[in-house]
Amino acid sequence: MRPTVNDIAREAGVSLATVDRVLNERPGVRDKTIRAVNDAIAKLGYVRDLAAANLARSRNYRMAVVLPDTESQFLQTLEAAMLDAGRVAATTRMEVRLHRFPAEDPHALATLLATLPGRDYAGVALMAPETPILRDAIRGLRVKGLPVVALVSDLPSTGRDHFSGIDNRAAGRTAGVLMGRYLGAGPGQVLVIGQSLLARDTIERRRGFDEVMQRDFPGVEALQTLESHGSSQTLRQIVAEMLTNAPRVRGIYAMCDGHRALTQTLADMGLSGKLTVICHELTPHARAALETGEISAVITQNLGHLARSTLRVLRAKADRVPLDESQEQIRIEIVIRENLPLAPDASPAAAETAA
Amino acid sequence: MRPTVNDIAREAGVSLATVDRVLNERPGVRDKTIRAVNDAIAKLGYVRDLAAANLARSRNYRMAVVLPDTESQFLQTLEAAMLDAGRVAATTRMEVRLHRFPAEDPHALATLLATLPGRDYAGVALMAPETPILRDAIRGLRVKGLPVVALVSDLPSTGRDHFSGIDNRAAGRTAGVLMGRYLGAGPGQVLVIGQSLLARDTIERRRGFDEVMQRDFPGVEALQTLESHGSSQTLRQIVAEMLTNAPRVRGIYAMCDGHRALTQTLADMGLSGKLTVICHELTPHARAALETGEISAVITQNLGHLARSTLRVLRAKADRVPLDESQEQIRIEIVIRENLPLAPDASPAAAETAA
DNA sequence: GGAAAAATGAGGGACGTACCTCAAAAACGC
DNA sequence: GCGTTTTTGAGGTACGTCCCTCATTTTTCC
Repeated sequence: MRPTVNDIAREAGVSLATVDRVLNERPGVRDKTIRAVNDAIAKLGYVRDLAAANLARSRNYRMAVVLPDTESQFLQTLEAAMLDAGRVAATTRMEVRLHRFPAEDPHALATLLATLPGRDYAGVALMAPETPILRDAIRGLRVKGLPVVALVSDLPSTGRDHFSGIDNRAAGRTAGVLMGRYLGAGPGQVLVIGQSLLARDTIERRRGFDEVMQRDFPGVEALQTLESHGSSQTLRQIVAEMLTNAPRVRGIYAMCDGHRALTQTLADMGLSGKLTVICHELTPHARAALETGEISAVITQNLGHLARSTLRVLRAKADRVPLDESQEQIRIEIVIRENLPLAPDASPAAAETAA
Repeated sequence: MRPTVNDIAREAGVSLATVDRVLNERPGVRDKTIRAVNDAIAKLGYVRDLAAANLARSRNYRMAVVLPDTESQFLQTLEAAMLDAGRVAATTRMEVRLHRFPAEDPHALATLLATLPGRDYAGVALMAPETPILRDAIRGLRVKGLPVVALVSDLPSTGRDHFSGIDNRAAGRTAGVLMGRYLGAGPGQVLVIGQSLLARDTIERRRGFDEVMQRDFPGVEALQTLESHGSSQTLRQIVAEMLTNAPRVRGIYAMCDGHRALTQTLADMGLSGKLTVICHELTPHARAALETGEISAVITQNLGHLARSTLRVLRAKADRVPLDESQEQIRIEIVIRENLPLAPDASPAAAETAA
């Protein structure tokens, strides 16, 4: 049916060994012979059976997934999605190992990364803030031949091989349009909440949001970003304070995780469903809040896709094979109550008994 | 490293042949032995190497994709996406063959389907209207062991194995919410356009749309569905007529393809960008119209995902293996100018040279 | 307890590729 | 044209699984 290396050898009038040398770019073949083999390949439309090749090579792909040890629902979901994707990918000689690092300690992260090449890894996926130390650490990995994929928040200055995530500025713009439309014509103020102004994704979202608000909804005033610093305590305080003092606030844009504290605060103040609340990441709590109407819309990325895409990219990079870019682009999804997907983002693998 | 069938045999204290019998559900093994083997599998965390398995089986998966011969941009994009997914899947012993049938001839379709089992197919993906003849034809396929997946428009009464597509009622609800929000508080009328009231997807979208409009936006009146019957000529006429006679129309909900005729008509009447236009399917023209503001929002499904998912499902069904449901759920995507994905839905495969 | 039936073991060939060795052939340098 | 180097051929083993056959053991049933 499909041509094999044997067919090529016959077609090119050379031996199997020579075809093999050409295919795997081993030395000791004349240019003329190489050309003959390649012609035969082209003529027969040969496509190497990657599965068989990997089997013969007994190639294994052990991938490191490195995440901050912050305990947010988002990170939990991401971790679950990565492990889940790893479980499925296990049938194709892939193994996913998770590592956590102290969120505020770039040195610890660098130390961790430095140990990876010695541990038979084929690639690294990493979610971390961009620091100079990290830049060097990533360069070190790449020198040793380990592809590095930035997860969720991009690390453009580090020379990572790929970024798995959404265009956060566009995500901010999307949030802006929805906010403007939902608020309608009238004037008003919008509260903007972020975890920290150091994270690249937060900055970009804010920038995109402002772009749209200024351009399309000049009547709406977006207030200065309130920083929660990852503490729900802080979040509650600042939100409560702002809402008491600023009666013209009609909408809230939450650029980060921490929906529970936010909706709780609103509930405490009797404001549930009275404001337009737009936030990011479809965590279990966000799903629930969408259903009750406490949150109007969620801008999100499909973490299941993100995880699978990341593993595919790492594998392609490890094999030095070109990617199918269109498949690896993560969409900016808009979720409202009406198009809420049924199953959670990352569900337990259907069945491990690969029967 | 990773456990193999041999490790399991040793661990369970049985021979390789018995492990094989258990793994492949061949008869002639006592329950007790089966349990022993499964225990060993669980204990060692064995995961079958699918690549090796398929290699050994030298199983080929030839899949038929059957589409109506209507020439819409949507169908072109779908076709391209399916072929593209097939090209990528070729590395995993999959082959995709396309078939078209005359859209208005259910008998021709039935005849076509009847020929498939004789042609070494492993599965069928089908987009077609639901007719009694089709029901019998699909039953015939399934009797012969061919899994059938309904594409885009569901065929629940035919006993198809799976439906690849979105929940069209929820999609209609989503369109409704956006329309209501975009129109704002004031009263108004909405024009609703569909290709044909016979197609299941159109009916469901309309129902979902009405549900939301009546519940959440009682001030807005959704007019009766105008049917274009696939003719852009007709579409132009009815839209022009309606818009001239109904000055209170502030929005248009187009439940089907045919964006070009619609935006053209609006442009001719000097109404570009003055109405809220929401339609389905992110075709190249819809992308352009989103960018210029002629269309406000598009409800769509990612045809690349749809195609890949369909092939995965067909393969899983052919292998009688459970699916990862969460991966196969097609999202209802909301696309506005701000979250327009960069690349087209289906791009040519990056490179076939699986180097 | 003996015959029949069921369960299990042992072994081998196949799938398509990688990678190794050793020998043979061809090309090269002078 | 001889020796040297380079190129090519032939053949084997391995990867992990499937699937087949035939022999042997165990169980079942009367």
